[in-house]
Amino acid sequence: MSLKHAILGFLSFTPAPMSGYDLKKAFDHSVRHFWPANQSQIYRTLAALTDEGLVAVDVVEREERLDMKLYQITDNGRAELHRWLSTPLPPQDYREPLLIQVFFGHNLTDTELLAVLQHEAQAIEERLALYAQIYTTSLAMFNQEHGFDPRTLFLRLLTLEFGMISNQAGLDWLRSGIARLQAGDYTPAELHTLLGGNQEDNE
Amino acid sequence: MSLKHAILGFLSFTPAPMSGYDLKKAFDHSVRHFWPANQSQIYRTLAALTDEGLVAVDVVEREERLDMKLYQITDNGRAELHRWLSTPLPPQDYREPLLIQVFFGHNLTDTELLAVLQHEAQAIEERLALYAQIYTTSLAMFNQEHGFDPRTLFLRLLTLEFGMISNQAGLDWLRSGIARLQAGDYTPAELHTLLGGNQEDNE
DNA sequence: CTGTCCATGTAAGGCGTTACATGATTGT
DNA sequence: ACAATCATGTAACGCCTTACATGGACAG
Repeated sequence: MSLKHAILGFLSFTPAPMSGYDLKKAFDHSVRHFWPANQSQIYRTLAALTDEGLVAVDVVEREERLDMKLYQITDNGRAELHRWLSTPLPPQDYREPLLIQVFFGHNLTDTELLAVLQHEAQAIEERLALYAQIYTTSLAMFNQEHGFDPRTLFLRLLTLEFGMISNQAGLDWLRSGIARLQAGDYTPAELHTLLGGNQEDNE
Repeated sequence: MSLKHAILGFLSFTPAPMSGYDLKKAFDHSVRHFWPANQSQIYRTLAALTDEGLVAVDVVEREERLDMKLYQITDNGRAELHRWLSTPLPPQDYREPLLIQVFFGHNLTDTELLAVLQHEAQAIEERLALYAQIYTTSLAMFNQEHGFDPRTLFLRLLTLEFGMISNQAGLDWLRSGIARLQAGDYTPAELHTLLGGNQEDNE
């Protein structure tokens, strides 16, 4: 369950305790592109983490308004975070609804199929433009704010690189599929054009 | 909900009615790489589709053993399938637990991080080898079994192409990240190396 | 005679979503 | 005067997973 560990990750990074509200903002400002989290989920997970002793709460009472709860990571929490971060993940399941549409696309005309594919291509282009913008502004931000550990920065930018590389691959695929559909060219691609340039020893 | 439509897709493809068991096999033999479905889920979804009038059941009673239920798509089902297939998808949420590990990887030593990344790289290599194998055997199968619509074949192979292209992109990313970590080279990548060669008009 | 295939389902739980509800403070 | 921000949560539902349960037919 990655949400738990992402929360622990945020709490491990800042010395200041955070509220559920703070955490929601932290998610939305950084990892939302690969791990969106909504508000109610965060609150429920914080309760679970507290039960497990991985975080500690400090309840700030405020007359008239709801109490504010500030969370800090515990030693157990740090240990659990480290354990999870250093453990390879079990094989993941991927679900790509677009591929279902393509797989059963024989039910559609070329026009209908192309509309779906072009819509998706446009969505990816917009996402890529957004990532590129975030990338450059992050770079600029970190360049002027020195004292930031370069390795930590590197790792964070690496996650953005993944977003760009994999979306670019998806876009290349879409453009190639669109072109072949338009040309009515149904000859299958050659394997070596699909498996990229960098491999030497794929036994 | 893509599972519903994938089931409708299978039922629309074969004239013969299918049981839940048949459908489970159909999933496992074709779309499991981008839409795994387990048995209980299929049975429940078939019940829901029946309630909605999108499929029709034919109950085959067998003394002593559980009844066998054979499903066929209805006209309403076909219409709903066509509607869904030709409608662009709403924006999807992506969740990549590996990126959480990388994002909070400052908590790990190089050795620990590299172990995680290399494990993932190996898993992807295996997946790519599997896809390549499926690709060549599918090609061979369809080459000898003629009378198969080339456009339908093209679309099915296209889903496999996606699997190969996107996994190859992930692998390239991993290898590059691993190399830079090993070299202690934390300089950020240039944007234009991330956004691929085919684009001309990314405004 | 043991296991795999055929063929059906139920039960319980995890993770996530949307919608609803409250109420003070700050900005336009 | 109105909206956004700060800050908390509950309720209900949807999708998926794992584990459990049944039982005939057939192959090694």
